[in-house]
Amino acid sequence: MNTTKLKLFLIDGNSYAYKAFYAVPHFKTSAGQPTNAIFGFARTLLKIIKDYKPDYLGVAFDRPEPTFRHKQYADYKKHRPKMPEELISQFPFLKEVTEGFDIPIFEMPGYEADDVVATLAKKAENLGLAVTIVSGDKDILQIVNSNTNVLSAHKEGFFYDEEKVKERFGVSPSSVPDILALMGDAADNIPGVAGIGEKTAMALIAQFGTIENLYENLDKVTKEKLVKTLTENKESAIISKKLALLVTDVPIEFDIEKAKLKDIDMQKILPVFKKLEFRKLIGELETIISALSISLPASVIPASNRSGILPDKSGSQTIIQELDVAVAVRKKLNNAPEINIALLDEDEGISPGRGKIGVIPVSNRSGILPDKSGIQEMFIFPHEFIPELKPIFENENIKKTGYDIKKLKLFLSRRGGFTRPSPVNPINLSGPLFDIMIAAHLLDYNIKQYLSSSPEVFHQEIFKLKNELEKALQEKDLTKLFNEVEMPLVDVLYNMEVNGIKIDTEVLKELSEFLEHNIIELNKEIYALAGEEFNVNSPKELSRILFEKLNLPKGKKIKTGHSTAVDVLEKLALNNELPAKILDYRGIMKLKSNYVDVLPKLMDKNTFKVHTSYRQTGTSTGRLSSAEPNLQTIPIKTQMGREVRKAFIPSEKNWIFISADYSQIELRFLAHISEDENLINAFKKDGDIHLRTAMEIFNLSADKVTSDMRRSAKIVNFGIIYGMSAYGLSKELNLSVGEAQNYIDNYFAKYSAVKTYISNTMEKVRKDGYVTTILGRRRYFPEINSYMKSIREFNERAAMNMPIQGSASDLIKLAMIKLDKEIKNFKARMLLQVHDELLFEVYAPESEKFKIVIKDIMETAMFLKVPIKVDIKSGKNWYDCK
DNA sequence: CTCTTCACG
DNA sequence: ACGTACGTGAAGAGA
Repeated sequence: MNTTKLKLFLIDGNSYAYKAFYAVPHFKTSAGQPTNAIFGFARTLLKIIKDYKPDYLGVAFDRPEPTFRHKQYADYKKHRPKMPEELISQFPFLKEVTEGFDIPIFEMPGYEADDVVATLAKKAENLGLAVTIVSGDKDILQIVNSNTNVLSAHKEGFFYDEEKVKERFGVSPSSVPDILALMGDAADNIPGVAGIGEKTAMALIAQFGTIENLYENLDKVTKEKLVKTLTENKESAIISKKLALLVTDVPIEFDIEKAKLKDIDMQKILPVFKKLEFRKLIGELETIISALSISLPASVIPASNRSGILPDKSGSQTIIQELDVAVAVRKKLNNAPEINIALLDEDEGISPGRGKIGVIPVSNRSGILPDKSGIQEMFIFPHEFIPELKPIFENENIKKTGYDIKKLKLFLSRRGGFTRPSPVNPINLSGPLFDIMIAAHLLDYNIKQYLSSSPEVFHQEIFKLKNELEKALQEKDLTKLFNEVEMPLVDVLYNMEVNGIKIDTEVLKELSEFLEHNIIELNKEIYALAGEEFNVNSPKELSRILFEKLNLPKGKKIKTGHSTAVDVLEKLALNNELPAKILDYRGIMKLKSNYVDVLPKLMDKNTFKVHTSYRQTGTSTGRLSSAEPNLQTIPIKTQMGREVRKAFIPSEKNWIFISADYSQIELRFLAHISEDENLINAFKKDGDIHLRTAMEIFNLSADKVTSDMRRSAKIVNFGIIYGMSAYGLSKELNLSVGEAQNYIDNYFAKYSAVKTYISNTMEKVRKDGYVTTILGRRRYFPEINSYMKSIREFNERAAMNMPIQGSASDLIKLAMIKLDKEIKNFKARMLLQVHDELLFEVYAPESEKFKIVIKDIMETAMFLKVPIKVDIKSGKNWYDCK
């Protein structure tokens, strides 16, 4: 392509909006207008302007009127799933955004956006422009030529030129309609020939060129079945080709000068972005504008408010710089019934112990009046003045609102660079607390969108949401969960993080040396077997060695080639030595790099403790997650891995560990929620649940069930919880799909209420868009009705699983809160939570008494239709708790 | 920054 | 033809 040509970018607005709708998470404005497709579209517009700096830019849209395709082919789009209302409502805004950027919209009644794009591309070509089309549709690829390429809406930065189209379809762009005529295109409602997919279509068109020629030479097709399929679907193939062929002579006027890319006019686009609440994009706008060196009119963006987010009369800020001012403000704050607290230097926040705190009094009883916009002054306390606020922060009568209160508490108590409460004047944040991060998470609010603004603005903005969040919690029956579970849990997790868990570095050092030795040996053996040295850690290189050099049978394909994951290597290991060595190598490498070598690095060098960080808003089911280090994935399944647990030891002499884990808790919740009599009875009898399931699905008495059958039943039990298919089960158990289906059928025949539970849940989630746990926690599934089967089915499995996984998590959270109170009567600490397990350390002489308390509290934290059972173990380290 | 792999429940 | 079992976090490779 002649690079000196002027560049025209044409965006297929409909194709792009469709793609964005399914690719971008579903969020809405506070007024309830869905905006995800608009957001994706706007972001792409900005990206194109920034990255490719086109000289001309235009957007094409479909028109609502029927097109010639409707008229000529009655069935056209009849079967197409209706566009979701949530997407339809976004189109007017897509046009507003386009107009806001001064970009012309091209559309023509009776034609689709891709016809318009194809027509304009031809016209532009005649004008001597280089054309790039932005689209996610396959059919547009037919107009690619030396002058026109297509920027994929699916793969960022991927351009289809003639060569790339050939790589994708094996034919030149002009033959794409022939390919689509055979393989069809669900996204564009082209039926194609049932039974012919991409591979067959490519092979046939590569051989025959066009479908017309193919049908004239059917006798040259050797596979009988294929001939039959083609003959039976001839009409469909011919219609499909006509549907796939784009019109390049749409009677549309094309004034190229209108499409000339103009400077971004903030006065035009800012109100649109504000209305759509695209706070993050507003920030990006500025970057782009400065990158393009377009000057901003000073009147639009005041220097003090560069992001343009705040109302003109925004809350002002006062930075405390003298002690007497700090004292005066503290005295005023002491009269405020409620304050907002913000941690302003996040990065510096915890470890170096430096950072500023912003405080906003919420009521004018503080004597500080809100300004006209209702935002009050934020007082910013630099590090040295924070101790002045101690009486306020510790005042139980002052309500406090903040974003991520656990982090705030850690900051206030650790100031001075400690990983534990500072010995110098620690502040213990207390009083009725309201954590906006947690409330927003329970409500599925999208607060992240504020993040690109400055910390001050971020906090001022989110504090304004507090009343709205409180109201929404009420409306959705989440107030109790918030006040009685999530907020009290903040304190519990804070305590656990501060406690930390002690590491025996000697154990790790020895293990590390042992592993290192093994790695060196394995490396030698692997290089010998491979016949060369290569990076064993690189899946790409490994795949080259295994599948190209040694020509071993290839397993499943992945995006970047052929998978070298465990299941693939295990199969190969049956006949070859190398894959077995690779598996050993991988296991040891993982152990060393993920656990043995990092724990000492993350440890407090004075106390030998690691302090994990629990995320209370990290999951969609209500579980916690653990990070830096993640102590919820310490190995246990293999002997060598399990050794790591010997390095976790009590922090004091004559103390021991107690581990308490809920037995079969998810299956018990399945029984409780489904109310399946058979499953409930199984638990009431307190027997071996997997054995019982084996008896049911194989129809045998207990003494006839082999250990293999029990193992199969166990997999079936877990599979049910996750919504496993017969296919999945067959793979897991090495059976035929038919046999696996039999197991599943037998299971549902015996536990019929479980089947009812699944169908009821599906009905509910399709109707309401969400499911709930036993405590009313919600998870929304905006894509449950997706027209894409894989996405829809994925959502169905997740929706089925969430009430079970989430309820189990509700239960352990309740138990943790109760235990945190009771633990004060013992010389003991709660250290870790691993989803269904709690780990404690306790003064050995008190351990037997404490075990009884733990078991009692955990088993009676809720009352279900089945008994809850907790297994207690103890030992001198975590490994010994078995 | 994304992909792949793999540790846990 | 694709994908097929839920929920996480982390490391290394490679672009």
